[in-house]
Amino acid sequence: MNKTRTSIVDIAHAAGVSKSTVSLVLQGSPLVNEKTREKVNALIGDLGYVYNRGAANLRQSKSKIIGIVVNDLTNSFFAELAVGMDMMVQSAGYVQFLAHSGESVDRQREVISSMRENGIAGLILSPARGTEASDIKPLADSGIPVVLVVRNVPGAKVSTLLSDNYTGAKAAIRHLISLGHRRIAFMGGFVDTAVFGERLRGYRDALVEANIPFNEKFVIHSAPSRAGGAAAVERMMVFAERPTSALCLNDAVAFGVCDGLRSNNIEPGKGFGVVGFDDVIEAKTAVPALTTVSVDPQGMGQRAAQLVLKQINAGQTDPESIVTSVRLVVRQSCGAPVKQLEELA
Amino acid sequence: MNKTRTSIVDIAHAAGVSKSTVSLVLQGSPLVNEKTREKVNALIGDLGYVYNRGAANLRQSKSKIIGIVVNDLTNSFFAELAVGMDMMVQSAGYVQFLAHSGESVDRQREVISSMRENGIAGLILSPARGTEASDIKPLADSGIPVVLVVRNVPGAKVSTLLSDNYTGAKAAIRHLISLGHRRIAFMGGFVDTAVFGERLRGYRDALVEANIPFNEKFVIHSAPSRAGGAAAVERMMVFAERPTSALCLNDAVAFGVCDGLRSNNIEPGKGFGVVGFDDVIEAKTAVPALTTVSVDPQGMGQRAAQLVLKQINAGQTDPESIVTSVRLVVRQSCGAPVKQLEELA
DNA sequence: CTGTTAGCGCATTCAA
DNA sequence: TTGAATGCGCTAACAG
Repeated sequence: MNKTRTSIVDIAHAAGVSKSTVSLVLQGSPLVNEKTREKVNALIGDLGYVYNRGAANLRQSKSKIIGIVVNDLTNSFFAELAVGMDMMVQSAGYVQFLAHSGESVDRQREVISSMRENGIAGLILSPARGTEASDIKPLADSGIPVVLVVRNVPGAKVSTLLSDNYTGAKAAIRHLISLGHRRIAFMGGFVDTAVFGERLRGYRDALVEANIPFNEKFVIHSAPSRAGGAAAVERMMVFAERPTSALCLNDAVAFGVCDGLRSNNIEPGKGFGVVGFDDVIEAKTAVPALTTVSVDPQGMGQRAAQLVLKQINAGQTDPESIVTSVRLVVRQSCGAPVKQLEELA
Repeated sequence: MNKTRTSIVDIAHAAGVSKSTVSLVLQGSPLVNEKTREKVNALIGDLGYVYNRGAANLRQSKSKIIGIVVNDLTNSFFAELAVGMDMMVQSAGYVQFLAHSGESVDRQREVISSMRENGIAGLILSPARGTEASDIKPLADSGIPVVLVVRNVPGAKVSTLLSDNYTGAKAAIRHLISLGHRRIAFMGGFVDTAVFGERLRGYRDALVEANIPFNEKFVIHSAPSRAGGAAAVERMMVFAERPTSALCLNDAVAFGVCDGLRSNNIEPGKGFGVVGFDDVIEAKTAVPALTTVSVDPQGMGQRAAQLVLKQINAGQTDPESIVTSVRLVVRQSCGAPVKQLEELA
């Protein structure tokens, strides 16, 4: 009901001490008399005093607020990411401004500037598509640590957390090999993207590592879409010696591959092993019966939060862009996992 | 790089005016000379000045920050809710502290108190299970508007946004009637919960409204679970005159009903109309082929945000608890909708 | 139209 | 061990 919150002077007055003494009590300083401390704490309790962190922030010109802007909270991947960040941020005694950019760079810009005005100590950004280095440069230049997650921003000289496509692809192939597969295809995508290159390299290296010769024919290019996946299967069907499983560029392709298999009367998972990267997460809800290679979003969120916190405490933003990769793991979604080769129909 | 942000005095000095003048420019006050304004704005631009909202907040002892705490951001329903709030909050020029309580009342308490210290102007809370009125009382008493969403907190005298089960059930039954159904069952649940009572009442009233006699036998009690739904179907199968469709207490039951139907060789949607309330949202991703009655989470979030904002502007928190119901709408999820009666097999 | 003065609530020297 | 004085960056009267 009180229009004006009670402040340290109020309780100082009530306790018959000066406000500096109260301030010391609040900070748990050891150099204050035990009896005074108790009296003050008692007053704090029943006067309903609440610490005004804003005033403290102003005085010390630093804050315990972290800005987090996510491009699509609706996407469960990013929601989990946010939850992971939340855990670290809270347990470090910080609070977070969290905003949703909805893939709009304009909105993102507004939100970031608003956060800046509000004095954030650091920013974690999962950039909207089309974000440019200039969008984050002013922040970084003013000494506020910025960490990018999930997506890269070319030219931005800030720490970035991306998934490790190479190792992920390797893990997927090892998984298939461990199940007995030896003729493994790589489906979807074209050579022009970085992601394709990294994943294909992982695919090839894992094969070589297992003494399975790399077969150019088994890399079946197609559009990185559901339709593309189905098309890739059709092209595979004419092979004399067909693969028994495939790693797909992403989950959209993987779903398409399942479509294509079914229309050839092959049951995915049972008749043919399918593993996809978990990129097009929107689709995940539609066809859950798939083995995927994916990053643990909560873990990634936690790492991102740790990174900013570290930089905040070090009082220094990274001088150069540092790309850190997050491990990808093979996960069985609910539904039919890839079977041992011998069990295939 | 600057350790100390440039402030209004800096740009006042550079422009050769006083800081109050700069302040007026910042607020877009009309009572400042056009030329002075331009000069100031120019300086603001190239000195890289950023407004310190924290200082302003301190001075005016009010803020443009809204606290939002959600019990489970991982659940896409709540994520959408948060996005809806985000939209309103941002477009009203506010920023939001958003935290995830993970259904922990302890964590929720910590988070709320932290937000309070940081000077939020209002709070939107989707309470963790077990939240008590005492958890929000201090906040409300200190004059900070609180709005509860999705779940009720008994005894809390604050505005609360809940879904309108009665009208939702009515809408569902009207929908089925409009498709030609006349023998409609109500499946799942027991009489001891409020939700069951409200939905059953809507079911009955909608039937009566359409001059369809209410048939006690068609209310088939069962556990409010997937297994319960399947069991309900089994009990229905022995009826001489079987229903042609059913409204289910929630989506878990609805999925169970689909299970039960299939094991009796009836195709849900085609052979029998199934409508479920969209409660157990976690399950939604698993079996999307269902017609559901549900609240639009983004819309609910927007309404919640509007409510707090209104109360903030009115400078007054609701003296009494006000429960507002959010309309439930019948939605066709992707997949087979309920068919016209004549089309049933 | 613009400058002066006086705090908002707190932390931080420096004395006492 | 505690108190007095000072200022963080800003707004709000009130003068000029």
